[in-house]
Amino acid sequence: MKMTMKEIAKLANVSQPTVSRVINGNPNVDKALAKRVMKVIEESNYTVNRAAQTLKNSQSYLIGVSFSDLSNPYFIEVLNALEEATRKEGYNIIIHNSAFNPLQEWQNIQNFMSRQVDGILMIPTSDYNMDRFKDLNVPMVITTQIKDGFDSVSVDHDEGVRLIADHLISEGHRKIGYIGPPVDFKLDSLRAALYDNGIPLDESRIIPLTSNEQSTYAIHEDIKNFIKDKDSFDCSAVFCYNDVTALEFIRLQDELEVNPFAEDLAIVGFDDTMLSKIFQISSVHQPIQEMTEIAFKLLLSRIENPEKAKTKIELPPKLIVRKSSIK
Amino acid sequence: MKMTMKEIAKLANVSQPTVSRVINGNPNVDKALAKRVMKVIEESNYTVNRAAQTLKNSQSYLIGVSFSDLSNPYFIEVLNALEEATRKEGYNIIIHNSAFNPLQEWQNIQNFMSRQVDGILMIPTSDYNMDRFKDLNVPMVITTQIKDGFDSVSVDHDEGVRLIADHLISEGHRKIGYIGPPVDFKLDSLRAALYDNGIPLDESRIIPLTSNEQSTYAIHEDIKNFIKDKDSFDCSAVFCYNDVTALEFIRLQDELEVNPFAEDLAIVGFDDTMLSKIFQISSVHQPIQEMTEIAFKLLLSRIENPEKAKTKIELPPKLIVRKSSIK
DNA sequence: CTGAAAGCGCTAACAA
DNA sequence: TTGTTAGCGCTTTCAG
Repeated sequence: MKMTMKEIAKLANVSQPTVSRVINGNPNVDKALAKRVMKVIEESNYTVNRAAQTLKNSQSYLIGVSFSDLSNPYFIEVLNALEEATRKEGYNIIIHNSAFNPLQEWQNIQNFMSRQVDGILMIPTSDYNMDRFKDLNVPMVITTQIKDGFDSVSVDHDEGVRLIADHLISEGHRKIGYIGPPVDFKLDSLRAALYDNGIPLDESRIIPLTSNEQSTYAIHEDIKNFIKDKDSFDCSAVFCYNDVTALEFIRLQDELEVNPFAEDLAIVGFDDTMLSKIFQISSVHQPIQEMTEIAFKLLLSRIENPEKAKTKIELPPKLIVRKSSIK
Repeated sequence: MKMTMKEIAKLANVSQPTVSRVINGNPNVDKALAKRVMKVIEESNYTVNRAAQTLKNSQSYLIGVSFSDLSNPYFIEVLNALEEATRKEGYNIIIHNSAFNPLQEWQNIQNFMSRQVDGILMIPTSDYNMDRFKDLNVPMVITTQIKDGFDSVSVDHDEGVRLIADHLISEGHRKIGYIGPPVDFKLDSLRAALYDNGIPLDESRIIPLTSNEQSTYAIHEDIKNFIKDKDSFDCSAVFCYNDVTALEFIRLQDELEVNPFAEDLAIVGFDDTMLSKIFQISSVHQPIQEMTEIAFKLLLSRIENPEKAKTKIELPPKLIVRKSSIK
């Protein structure tokens, strides 16, 4: 049987608003009376009805979190950090996975709106919905990516890629390839970094991942398709745009009957997830906990002050060098 | 500016309850009028206020999901499947991580209650709160474990362990060890299975994980502590109670200066997560998607009919044999 | 077929 | 210090 303030009030012989005052720690309540009410509450397993509070206060203490993908272990670490950070501030998270589907993503946002969330933390699938996000009437912070015109928090991807380029070059590599989406910010960074070092990226060294559903299966297939009929691939090092890809690439090589890649191919990933730690893959570390907390705090400050100018925060990356890229 | 039915009503020149009827597809509304109202709604980015609905209907379409641990990739797969299953039925999930802390777990449950969740999906940290769970006034289904007196859905762990025992024995192993908590259902199963095969488990072959916080770091330390001063460990095969442990065990051996374990030690894990797939570790597969859907459906049926007798569902496990346990 | 009225559980302004 | 009253946005009788 679910208790309400009204029933507590009856049991304690006070009015219902008095119960409300006691629960909310209003100081203008007689001590003895407050104690009596508290006693009744404790004996009754009453919990406040947050739906009623939400309706009354137009504030839900609910944050909607939209993930682009819940199969990449990287996002799990984000979720883990987020659950803790929000809980400590009295917020709850309601989560959705868009699974790289922008239509799904938009529906999820609508759902968040109807749930009266106070704010949305967004890990976007793509730029597809960005315009719609602009005139949402609820605060939104984008994280793991930087987007113009939005509050956004991310590691500095460009700098991360430069760290990789510098590392590979200092290891003596000149023939550096890339595996990832053919249109991608990190690929642009790689191009720029290599160009700046006088060894422009050869477009033939790009192994494109074109499937939209970025399942590990799709990664496998995309790479296989690319190297089909090739019996050599002129690279001494490859940058994989994330750890999952790096790992799938390594696994694929074990399966290949004809392996067009160099025996001692250097491989670098991105995100420094448990995958790269376990597999000794060099990778760019992201300060996930810090990033998540900053994103959440930024969202809170935005909830308090919707008019503040948009903030972009880029955190410094760190390259963790492991066996996969040293001789 | 957040729209309400009242405002839609004014714009469409009807009463507010009529707007409600149109939105909820009540058939007793004049077609033309309904069309007019729909048009206004579409032009206005109105979304229904679920907090108000929850208050009015005493039903939130919210499911609380409590995880014992969000760092084990196994639970991520559960979460992924759950998000999809619940969304398709019009439910939202609000999640909490107990991080193996029963006190935190109980607080999380209280929080779920105040959020007016329709039901709770529970992955328990321990038996600590079970009594409290019994007289919760909201439906609860326990998953990934079977518990007496509760609706629960899980893979048949006992059968899974028997598959492992049979496999190892048929591979010729007689000296079989265990790594995991020293008080554990799977350990009991192993004892029974080996006993039934006439090769009782030697208690000296149990490497106990005793730290309560089951971080990978703790696993490392526990194993290290155990083998300290030992220069041999009389086992030809080891069953690790989950994949994370199996993997940590394998990694640890790489680090050891003195490795007391046999060169060709067979290793088997449990859960068949991405870790065992990637690392070619034999493991017991859990049909996570199926299990999750069944648990959720069971919860829904319990929400509809709270009086039904408790149901325990054990799904058949499947042993996936990989390189780690064959010669 | 449509509107008026009540009430879900809570908070806050006001009165006493 | 406490109680009375109103109202958040919605659904559901009940009249008309």
